[in-house]
Amino acid sequence: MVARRGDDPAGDSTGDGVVHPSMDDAPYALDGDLTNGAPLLDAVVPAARERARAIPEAAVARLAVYLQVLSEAAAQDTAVISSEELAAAAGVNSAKLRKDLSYIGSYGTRGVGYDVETLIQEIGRTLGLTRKHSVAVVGLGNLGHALANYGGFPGRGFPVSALFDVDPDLIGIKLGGLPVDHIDDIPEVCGTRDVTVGVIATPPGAAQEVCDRLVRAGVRCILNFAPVVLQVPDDVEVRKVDLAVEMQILSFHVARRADRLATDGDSRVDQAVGQ
Amino acid sequence: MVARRGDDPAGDSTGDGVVHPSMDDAPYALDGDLTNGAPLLDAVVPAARERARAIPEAAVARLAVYLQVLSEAAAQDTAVISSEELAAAAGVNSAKLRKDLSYIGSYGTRGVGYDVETLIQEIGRTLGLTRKHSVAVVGLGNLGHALANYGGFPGRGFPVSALFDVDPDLIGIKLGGLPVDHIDDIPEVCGTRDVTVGVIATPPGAAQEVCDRLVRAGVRCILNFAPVVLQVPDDVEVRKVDLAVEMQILSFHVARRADRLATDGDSRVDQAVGQ
DNA sequence: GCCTGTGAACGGCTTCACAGCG
DNA sequence: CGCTGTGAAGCCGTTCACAGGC
Repeated sequence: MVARRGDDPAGDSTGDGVVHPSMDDAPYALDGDLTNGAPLLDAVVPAARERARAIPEAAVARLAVYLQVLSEAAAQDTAVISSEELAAAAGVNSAKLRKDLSYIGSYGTRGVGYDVETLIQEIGRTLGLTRKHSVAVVGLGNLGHALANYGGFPGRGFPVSALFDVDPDLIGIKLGGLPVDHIDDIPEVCGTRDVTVGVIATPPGAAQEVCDRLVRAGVRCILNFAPVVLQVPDDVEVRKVDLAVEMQILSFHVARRADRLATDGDSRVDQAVGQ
Repeated sequence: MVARRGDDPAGDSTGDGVVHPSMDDAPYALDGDLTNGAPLLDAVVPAARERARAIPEAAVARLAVYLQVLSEAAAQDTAVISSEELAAAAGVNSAKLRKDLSYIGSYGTRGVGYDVETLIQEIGRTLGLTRKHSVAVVGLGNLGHALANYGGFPGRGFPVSALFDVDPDLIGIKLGGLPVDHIDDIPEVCGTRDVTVGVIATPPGAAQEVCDRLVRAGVRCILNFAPVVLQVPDDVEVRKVDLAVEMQILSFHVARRADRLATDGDSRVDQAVGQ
């Protein structure tokens, strides 16, 4: 779920994406097309990461899931996996999985399957996990505490390196080995620790203000847990995780299910969905 | 993000959301989202609540967001709001907003706008918020604690009415006024307290087991915070909120942005995306 | 005149089905 | 013969643009 000025949220979210989740605007072209004829690059640039050539947003979200499943597989010493197996474990159908993987290149072996380690490498590269991303958590209530204590987000590579709040009782103490700073220090601290991702876990009323500060400090990616739609410049990426929204979406499905049972007093069985 | 057997996540994430995302599926927003479980049917059925007539999953996620914004507006005594205003506040364009609202009926006044209270009512009805949903939280680590202490999820209507864990040190003590029960008691407790939504905040290794127990206890809606793809029967709705996935999606965008700057060594300014 | 509601056009994502290769 | 990789078809959601009321 990306929410940017004049655009859309959820997505889903997701699920989205959320999204949650999810699900929003234009795909991501390396561009370099349109404007110029474009046969160029590749050849010239060191084998120019031809990767990242227009991967649909929805596919990106799934790639992250595949990565998770592949890590599990690797932990169990599975060296090779077929599209069918991986798809089942990730909860998608195999055609979609193969299509998704094809966006990042051809790393499978026909008649055999995919090498787990290779896929992990390539998906990681595509998702930009080769660089480390410093994370700042702002707002240390219940949720903020939980996030801070994750101590380096699950799926390593996202070390939390700064904590902020306004509560004088919190400033200066350490949480998970990190000192808590006042949000007035966001510019300085974010600068010196090279923070690239901001996580907002403040009460709703403070979220926009905090967001503005982060943006002013140069943070261009924000994960927002506050139940507020943040207004940001076009070059800032926001993803929103909203528990109330998630619950309401579930609620909708409960209601729909109930309606169905009520109205379908007749024969027809729910043969819905099934890929 | 809806994930069901043989279907897709993110979501939004969401799509997300979720959700999603996306996020979805998903995504978180998270996910991405997406995945419309509602196929054809209806039609024949009497004239039955013609509402719930195939509302796109993505639209459902956004309706929840509109509801949030509308509540804020109501709190500030705004009685009427135009599609343009509401859209701006929700971060979508007005055409999409009007289309979304049209799915639930015609509650606006041409030349004027929408009555805030009426919209709140109708969206709430559509999302099934007229019924109360009892929530059970399983797994009381950092995140679970945070969720339990929310004490009735934000956006009222989702009272947490049961807590479960396996840690003997936790069983029996009270958190936010609720006693912690052992997960062996899930069937009984969920039954007597009429739990309709299960929230899984356990370590990844325990998630599937806990999920199976909830499902066996009759819970048909699950919000999963564990970084695992749950396998469930077709009639169970799962939404996944995965912090690692959200971070990785953000990471992808950071990387893409960096690539752009690197390859666009020339003139062309980033005029991308735009609402 | 203004703003809502909506059919139709558009575009992106998913699904299909098979060609291609090991 | 099996499984990947992918053009093409189909579907679904978004955007457009204007008809319809107030």
